[in-house]
Amino acid sequence: MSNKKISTVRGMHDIYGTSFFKQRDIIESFIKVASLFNFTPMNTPIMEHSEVFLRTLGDSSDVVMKEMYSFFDKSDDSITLRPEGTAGIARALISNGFTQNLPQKYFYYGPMFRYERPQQGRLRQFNQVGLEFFGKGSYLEDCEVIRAAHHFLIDLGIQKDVVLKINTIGKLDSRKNFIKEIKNYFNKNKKKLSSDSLKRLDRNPLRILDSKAPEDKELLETAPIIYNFLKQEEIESFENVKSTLESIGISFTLDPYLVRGLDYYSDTTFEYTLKKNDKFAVLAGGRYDNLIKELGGEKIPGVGWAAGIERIENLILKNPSIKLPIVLIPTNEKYMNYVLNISNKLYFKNIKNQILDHFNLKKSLKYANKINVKIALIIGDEEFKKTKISYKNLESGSQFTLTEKELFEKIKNE
RNA sequence: GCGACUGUAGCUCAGUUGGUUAGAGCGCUGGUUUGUGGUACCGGAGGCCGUGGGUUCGAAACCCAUCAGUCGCCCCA
Repeated sequence: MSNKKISTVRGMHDIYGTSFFKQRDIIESFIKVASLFNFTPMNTPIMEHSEVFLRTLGDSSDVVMKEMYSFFDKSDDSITLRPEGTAGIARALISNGFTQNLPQKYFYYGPMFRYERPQQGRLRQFNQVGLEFFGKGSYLEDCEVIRAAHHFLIDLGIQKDVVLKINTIGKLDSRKNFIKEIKNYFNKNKKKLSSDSLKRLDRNPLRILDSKAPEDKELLETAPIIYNFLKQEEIESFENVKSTLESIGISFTLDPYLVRGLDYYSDTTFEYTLKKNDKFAVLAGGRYDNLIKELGGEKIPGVGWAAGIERIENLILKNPSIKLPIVLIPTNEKYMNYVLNISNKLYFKNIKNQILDHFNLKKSLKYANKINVKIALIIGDEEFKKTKISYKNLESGSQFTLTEKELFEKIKNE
């Protein structure tokens, strides 16, 4: 055993200080908005049987192929740390028999795990907030979750930094036909395809659509387009989504190349990406009509989204204030009871306070100044003798000696 | 998973073509001031130079490996 300093697991970070408070604010804002839309909270376990994700995310998806945090537990069961939240919620719906009673609206938040190469905005343990709407598959549900996303982003004050992109990838049958066609198309133009997309051609040809390689983008200009493969009701539903969003003033751009990385999606897909970097999704989701069925339930359609807390955090520039209004400074341990008593009274008035136990006025004031305290209450020999308290405003430097009653009067007026 | 760059004190970084006991600023700490903070001045602590190997008389510096971070790709929230 060496004396090497211990560190976190790669891609996993300690969250503390302003970052913690920012994350808490984001979650609080999310809870507020989701609750106003009558989504109810649900916590599913951080681990699931690997099957839950294998059956839903798709064998060819990168998440399953290389990013799952999977291991065998002591009973030799294959367990996976959840890479995303939707599959777990869907599983819970089935496990608890909630599918009998629709619609069901849930929100969740918590850590997710993906075994990826860490970089900016991409961690191995990261936090998401998300919500899911299980119902009858109406376009109104799509609009409802997008509306919730819209208000969430406004509440966070980052709506100006993002744009909403939407698309439809149709239902399974239509999509199959479309995939067949683009496969043909790209096969004919194999030579012009980028090497990355060549690999995607067999595995997941849909992904070629959102390729960033210039040679692919050129090919895409004359490629078949999904909308020509959709059935009438699929088109109608998507048109309804668009017109409803327009009518309530949620602007979006249509992106026919927006496809999602997870197999369970169908029909409407959407993404809020950064204005300054449109590859970077802050909040993303879509409809998934086969997910519950894949997990052995009935065919219940759902729609939802998830947002990365750390990615949102990076957009919020304002640091939450963590100021401490009051410190109590006894100059001698003998006065602790007196000071504890006052601290308790402050507590009952919901005033954050801390007792400094240097028993050294100078050190205490120095420390109080360092942590940016507004008021210092000093209890020393003179104060104790007269059962008074010295009230010192550290910003102005002014100081008064007050009775306890006067003190609480003064604090109330501040 | 692929490619590039980086790793020296708690933090931000210097460290000349390899050469004695590795530096600065900020921070921390003690004092000038034994009941008054912020300012000033004077002291102090704190580093196996990410880790492991190699080259060399000699390595923070050069080579290899490994770990971690950053950036790009893949992918994604």
